[in-house]
Amino acid sequence: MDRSVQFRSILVRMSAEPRTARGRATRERILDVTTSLIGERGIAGTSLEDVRHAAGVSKSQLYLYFRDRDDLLRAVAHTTCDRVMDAQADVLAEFDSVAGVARYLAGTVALQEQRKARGGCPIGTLAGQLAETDEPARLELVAGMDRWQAGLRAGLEAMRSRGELRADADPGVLAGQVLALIQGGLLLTQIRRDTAAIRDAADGALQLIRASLDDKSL
Amino acid sequence: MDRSVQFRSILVRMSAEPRTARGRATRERILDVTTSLIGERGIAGTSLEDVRHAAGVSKSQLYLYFRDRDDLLRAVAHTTCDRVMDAQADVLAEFDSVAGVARYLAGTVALQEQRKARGGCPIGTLAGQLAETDEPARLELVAGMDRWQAGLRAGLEAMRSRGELRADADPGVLAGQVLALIQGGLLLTQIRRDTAAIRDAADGALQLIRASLDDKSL
DNA sequence: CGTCAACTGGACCGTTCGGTCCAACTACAC
DNA sequence: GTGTAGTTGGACCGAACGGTCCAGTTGACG
Repeated sequence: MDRSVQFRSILVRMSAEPRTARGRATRERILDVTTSLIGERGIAGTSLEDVRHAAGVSKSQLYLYFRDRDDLLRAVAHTTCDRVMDAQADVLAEFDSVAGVARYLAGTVALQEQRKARGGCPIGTLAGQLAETDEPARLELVAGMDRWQAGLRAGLEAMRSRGELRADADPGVLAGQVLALIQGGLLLTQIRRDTAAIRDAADGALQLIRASLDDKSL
Repeated sequence: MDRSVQFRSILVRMSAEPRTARGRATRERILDVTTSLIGERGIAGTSLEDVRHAAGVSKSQLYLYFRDRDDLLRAVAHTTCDRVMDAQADVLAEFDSVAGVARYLAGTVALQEQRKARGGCPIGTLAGQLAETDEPARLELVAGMDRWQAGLRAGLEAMRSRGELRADADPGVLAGQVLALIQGGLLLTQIRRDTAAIRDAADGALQLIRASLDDKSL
């Protein structure tokens, strides 16, 4: 018998990938439910018992697919980033013209109005709960924010290469400012339960981009 | 014996104000230590046993001065807001000229560099942990943010009344945008452990204000 | 249709948590 | 000093938590 193969299988087992469609569905369901639960009640307000119950799953399944609670939390951080990026993928893809930028920002505002100013940005909310305590989770969230900012930047770069944005404008910095405005606006909207903040922040973002437009294209 | 007096004294007792200097010092110490602990490790990472130990205090004292854990948490939210506002009181008071605005923003950036990009904004960090679960705590944080925004707004209004800012500029909106940029910038700085975000956000804030300057005063 | 790995259910455990209770101590008024 | 309200220390409690374990079931495949 090949011992190294056996040993490797144990190592692989640690990250606990399910091997059947059924198992994969179970793992997915756990992750989905946990992400939603944490999005609503926060990490501290979500116990494994809550997860178990909501996912219709037994405890051993949790520990079959996730090493421990922290491992699950990190996966949730990843899933949360995926959800946020997926949800805005199509609008973000059009963030490459003044009209597209305006549409993107309007969409962000509309989403908050629809949510009645609750929840804020799921990534940002998780950040406050995990950034200082769980390094791997922090890195997941950074990756999410970086993808977001990269998406904004790509659109701005497209605008610059078409001459809509001035040549001396810095798409990276501008994207960071837009993202900061959105995050801050969402945070203020969330705690105030009032969408005025995100609306003003969106206006500010548009204004900053407008200020970098090439005068000739005005 | 007057029963109503006795009854009233019980009611007063519920909010548990200490009646001696010694007791007041103890309560203050508990609050101070808890605020610091939570600022470092987050709410979930701070148990009453941690507080008890760090404050050099026994359990019954905790429950003498605070009704329960939530009551302590709300007091911490209040104290956190006070700390943040006190720390920037003098710089914020000068947020009433272009030079003062620049100085204020530079101070915010400098503080993060000094902190090595850790912690973010204490109010914002608490918001992510409490906003959706503890309504009274949320209101404390809103009050803190409102004081902050009011401070920014007061400076901008002073600028407008002196004719530095255009008459059609909205100090309230502008203050909200500056605050959103700061909050978002601090959040990004915190999770990335890189002060570039708050620096870019500060630049953006200055730019937004500059865009509202009266042309004649340029 | 037998076999075995993959998967599931839930009893069980030690720890830690928030919270209660009461006996003892302190300081000040009379 | 003696009384009394204010304050302190810590033993104690039940509940809930994360985590372990194992016996039973399922399902894919030769």
